[in-house]
Amino acid sequence: MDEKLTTDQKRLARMLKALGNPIRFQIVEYLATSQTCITNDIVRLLPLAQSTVSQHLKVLREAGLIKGEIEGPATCYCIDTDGIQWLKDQIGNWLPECCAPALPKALIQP
Amino acid sequence: MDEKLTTDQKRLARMLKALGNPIRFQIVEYLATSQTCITNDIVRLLPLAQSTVSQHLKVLREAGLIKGEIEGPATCYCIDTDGIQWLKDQIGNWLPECCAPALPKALIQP
DNA sequence: CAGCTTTATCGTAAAATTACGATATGGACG
DNA sequence: CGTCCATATCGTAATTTTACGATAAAGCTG
Repeated sequence: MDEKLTTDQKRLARMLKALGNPIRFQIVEYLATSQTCITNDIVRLLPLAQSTVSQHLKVLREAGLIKGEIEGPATCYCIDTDGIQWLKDQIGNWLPECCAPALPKALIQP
Repeated sequence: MDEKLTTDQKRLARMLKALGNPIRFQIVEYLATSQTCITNDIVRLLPLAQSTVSQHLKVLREAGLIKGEIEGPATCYCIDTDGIQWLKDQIGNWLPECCAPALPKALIQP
């Protein structure tokens, strides 16, 4: 217990913290559905100032949940597939002592 | 986007937020390994005041991640298996648009 | 080049979280 | 009953997070 968290655990906690904010959670969900990587649209859709949204995007970026790419005058954000996948794997194998991993639906009802 | 989060999404975000704090993350991991539900031990192992630990336990309890049961003069905390399982299921099926759920190890190498 | 659009960053105010000590409650035990 | 032990809660200080406006950078377009 007194031993520090591992690098992976710290990364995981960072991701969870980033997603724990409802606004950021919404942003990630939105980016996941709108395949096209929108950026200023997010600002328009949220009741927040542009600078605030930009900060949230930064948090998500630094947590490895989304990726930003400068595209002309704008910036194009999209889901960081690898990061999300890593998170899902981590949670899937988390606490095996107490909870077995759930079967993917596809395997339950092929 | 402007539509509010669903009840489930709010519950999920609440859990993620609770786990996003490294101290609370540690507590959950500790409770998962120490099958016996300890309570004051956590206080002794963490470099925090008893009242602070009690507060963290409250947050975890209200997020549905752990359960507390009064046992004589002490309180016995343990993992809320249902809650953790729910969380894992949610994350496992999260954002199916962008990431397929990972196969449990048991199915990859039976 | 000048003006427009889109973003990021900075400084700062407001709000929330985190931590502590003090205090109250309630069970065990002499 | 009085004392100890374990916990929860309250009030409050310190820290962090969240939000905003202002400003700067960088790329289009006329």
